[in-house]
Amino acid sequence: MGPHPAVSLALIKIFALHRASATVRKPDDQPGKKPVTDRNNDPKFLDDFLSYLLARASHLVSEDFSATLKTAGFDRARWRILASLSDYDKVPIGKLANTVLMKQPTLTKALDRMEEEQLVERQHSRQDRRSVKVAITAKGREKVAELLHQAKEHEREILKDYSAEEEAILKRVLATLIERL
Amino acid sequence: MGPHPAVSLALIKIFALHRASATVRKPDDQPGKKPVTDRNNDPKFLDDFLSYLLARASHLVSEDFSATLKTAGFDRARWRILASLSDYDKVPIGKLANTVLMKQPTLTKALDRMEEEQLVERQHSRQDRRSVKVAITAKGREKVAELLHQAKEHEREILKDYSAEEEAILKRVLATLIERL
DNA sequence: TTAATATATATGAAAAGGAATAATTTTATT
DNA sequence: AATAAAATTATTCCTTTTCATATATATTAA
Repeated sequence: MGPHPAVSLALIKIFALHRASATVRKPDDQPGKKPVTDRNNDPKFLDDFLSYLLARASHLVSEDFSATLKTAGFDRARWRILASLSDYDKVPIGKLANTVLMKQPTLTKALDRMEEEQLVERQHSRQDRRSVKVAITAKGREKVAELLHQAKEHEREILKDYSAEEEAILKRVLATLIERL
Repeated sequence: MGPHPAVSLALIKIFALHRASATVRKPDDQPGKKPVTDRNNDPKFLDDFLSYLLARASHLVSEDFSATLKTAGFDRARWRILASLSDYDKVPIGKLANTVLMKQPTLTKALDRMEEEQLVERQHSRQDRRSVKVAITAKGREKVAELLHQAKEHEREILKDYSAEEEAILKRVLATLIERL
């Protein structure tokens, strides 16, 4: 188990106070009082459904970046795999599958393709001969280097109106949610 | 454009203060001071990458629910489509595709299958004869009703250690992010 | 009006994904 | 040690998704 969520949410207090004076409020803003409705004023399920909000935010953010990916000749799977591998030396396939949010057979096939493109290479472990570890190649590292910068830049663009503290809060809350699942 | 993010983050102040006294802190907690590292103490890219945090949180949350879906004989596409349609009378296919985060051809084919199962029905618009609107059927509504409750219950379970205010903050921040994309 | 352009959905071929399972190796039990 | 159980990756078969494009209708421009 990770830290109690209250721990991460404690950050909210600390940082929000710092931000309070810079807060902008629109005329008709009634915080927390206006659920999304249609013309019949029925409250909507999806708009208050955490799973959907996460899925939509995730989808929009990564879709927004995929034009950049396409320019670099990557799809999202390749990008996520290389970004992940660039963080580590060698990773067993099962662990990598979990990291990149893919089923193991899906990853195995993706790695087949990427191995042909010489972006990654499989290394058979000698301690455990079932295990196959994956590593990014020099070519892979080279091809992903620029994208890592562009990704960070894209993130800055998305978060440009958030303070560093607010950004930290958001990430911390997400990380806490993740730890608890 | 939606409200300025500061608007939603203003909530943080309001609600976090309310929560402050209930906050738990572990002995070695240094909030915001301990980036994720490996054995070499290198900071990791993915663990501080918003897009990945969103994708992972989304993935884990919906994976956690998919056992329930499976029991009810649904996959995620069907579930998301019916949950979305249960909020509205009739929705044009293009708009629905956007809502359920699918490409239009993917949705068209999913609807073909669901129409055969009599979960949804297509209705040709008379104002614009190109347009095809989709509606949930009585059978579809019946089949999804229980799931809507289970989904909310699952959400409560995930958020059980968060106060109502903290939940509102999190959702509000996500909604704001979405509006801005 | 006619032509050109834009919009909404459908289709077809190819690529990718997923469930189940095989094949191999390691770990646990008796 | 022998057997059973668990773990790791690959493969097979089938379904779904995607890309590009087709089809039909609507809108705009000439």
